[in-house]
Amino acid sequence: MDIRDIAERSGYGVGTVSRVINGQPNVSERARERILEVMGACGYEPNANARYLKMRSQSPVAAFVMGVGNRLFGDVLREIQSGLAREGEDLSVTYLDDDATEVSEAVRYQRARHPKGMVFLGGETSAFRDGFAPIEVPCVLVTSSAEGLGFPNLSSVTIDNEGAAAEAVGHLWGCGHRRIGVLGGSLEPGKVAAARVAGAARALAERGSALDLERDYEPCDYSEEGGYGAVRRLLERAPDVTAVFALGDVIAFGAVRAIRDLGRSVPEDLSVVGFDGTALARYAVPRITTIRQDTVALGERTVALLLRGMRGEGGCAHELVGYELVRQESVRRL
Amino acid sequence: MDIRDIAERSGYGVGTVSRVINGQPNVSERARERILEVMGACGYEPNANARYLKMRSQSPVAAFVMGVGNRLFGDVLREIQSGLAREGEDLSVTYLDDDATEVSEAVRYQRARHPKGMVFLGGETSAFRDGFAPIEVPCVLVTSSAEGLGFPNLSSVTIDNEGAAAEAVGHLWGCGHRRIGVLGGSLEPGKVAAARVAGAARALAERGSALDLERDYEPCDYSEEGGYGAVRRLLERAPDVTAVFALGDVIAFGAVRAIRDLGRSVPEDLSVVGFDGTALARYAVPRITTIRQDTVALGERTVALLLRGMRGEGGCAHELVGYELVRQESVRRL
DNA sequence: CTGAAAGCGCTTACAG
DNA sequence: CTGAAAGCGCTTACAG
Repeated sequence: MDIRDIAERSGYGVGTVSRVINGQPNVSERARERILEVMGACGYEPNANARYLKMRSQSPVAAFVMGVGNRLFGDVLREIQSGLAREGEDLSVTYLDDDATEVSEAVRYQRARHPKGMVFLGGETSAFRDGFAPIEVPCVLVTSSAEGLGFPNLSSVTIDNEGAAAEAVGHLWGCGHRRIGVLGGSLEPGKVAAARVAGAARALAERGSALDLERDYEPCDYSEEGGYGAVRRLLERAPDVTAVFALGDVIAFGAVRAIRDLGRSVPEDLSVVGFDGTALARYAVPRITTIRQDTVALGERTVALLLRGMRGEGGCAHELVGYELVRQESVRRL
Repeated sequence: MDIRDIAERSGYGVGTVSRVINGQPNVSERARERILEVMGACGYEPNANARYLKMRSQSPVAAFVMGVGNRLFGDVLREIQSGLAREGEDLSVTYLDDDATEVSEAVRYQRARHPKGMVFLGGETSAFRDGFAPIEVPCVLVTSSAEGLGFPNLSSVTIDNEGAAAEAVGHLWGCGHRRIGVLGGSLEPGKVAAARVAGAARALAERGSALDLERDYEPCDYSEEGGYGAVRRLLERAPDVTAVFALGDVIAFGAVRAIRDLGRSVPEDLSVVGFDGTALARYAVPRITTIRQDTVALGERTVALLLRGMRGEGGCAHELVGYELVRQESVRRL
């Protein structure tokens, strides 16, 4: 069942059938109806490989997701997928290991598949600076900023990570905490953690204190296990912290578990703030105070910027979407 | 940069270059080396759309995942993706809404893309019975069984859901619980929940008791929110239950939260058992006793069965992989 | 072992 | 408004 069968059965040529498939003008109403009818009756679906081969070789939008366990990315992905679906665009998702380099994967993918566009969930700014040049299709980096990198086909959508982190730490300060530990990510410049740690440091500095990175910061990856180990290392080194700010809900969740295992409790003995605002924080015992990222806006803006690029409507943009400190049960007022 | 460029620069024909790309025999060692060298120097990557168009129109293996928030599926997906990668196969993931029908999506996808194979994470047996017939590529249903459906190209890999549920409920019984509620899923035949509820009923029956579906079972979807609402409805109707068996960790997690909000505690006032053995259960406060599904085996066997189908090595199979009751902190001995 | 040629199923100028 | 033809970048018999 291919386009020639449809042409034959409808009594038109393949060119006309193709125009109908693609909703192009210059087809009589009569022809359109007849062809649609035949296509429906045959359950015909055009061969995507052949289409993509001809249409300057484009396959569907590709999304690259760093890590599989991140609930935030799952939430955003759902938005992106449904937004794209409304425009008739498919989305093909590829998960990357934490140690895979998103950009070189994308370069390889572009050469082999020529996607219409690409989306990166959780990429690292510095990797883009170094490796993005060969990429020509419209791209959007989500949850990190690509501002200042100067690639005309790379947009980004993120919250103000530094501001959000500053607000989280400011909240702890306002509750009387003076010695605050920070958990998670890595300080390599260009990683999103760097912006958040900078925000934490700024919040302390503005209040006449300072973040002692050597002592009060403990990196780890974005997983329960990461948070579990990190808070233990931190507390061993800095037993006087009264609060920890985890750079992800999943880290906070692991940290709460570890604190309990140390025979201490949250928030009575130690306060915890997370980041992301996922269901994990909302349903944990205790509910975790966190920075909620607006996942709906993150997804919507990503789709809008991507479509703009795919339609050649020019220019990239770097947008900020909202966040909100959600006060729950894991912070104690001292 | 296409295959003709490589042919020209290496001094061979496109046929020979193609044979090198595909690792076929009948190429001299000299030609192979030279062509590989040129390809490397040019950073050439064959156009996947053109390849797939020729090779009986096959695009990469497609995975359909029901819902985005399911950690179990994320864990299995990671295994499948890395197993496939070892064989040089890509994986393209599509998330489906809970209300989307996996099989009709797959039928449409097959017609448009002609994937080499398809994997379903969390599909529903009855949907396959009714709609799978048009599908011709090798497929594997994961976490549900397709045994007895009689499709020669549909394998399945799952744990013994009924047995696992029986063991979970048996454990509660052994701890002295007599009135046990069951939370989650839907009883429509062919859904995985039906097998688990059947296991729960069997466990009670074997002990001279019975599961009163009307009173002691409360369906909900696989989410924290689902579990949160379901346990409240259950407790209102059956305030004398001393334990609940949730058909997913995420449901158990939501239920624990709801129980706390009702001013009761786990496991002192109410015991909870989950299902899946995800990080959620492992790090929750309290840690949730659960049935751990062997996600590594689930992924490995899926890849093995899929490759067997893709290589035409005949036959489908329906395999069971292991599970294990993980006793943690959410069950109290009465 | 190698190359020239046909063809996978489409889209898109180009004529009409 | 419509059709015939070229061509997207590959693979695969078929000759040699």
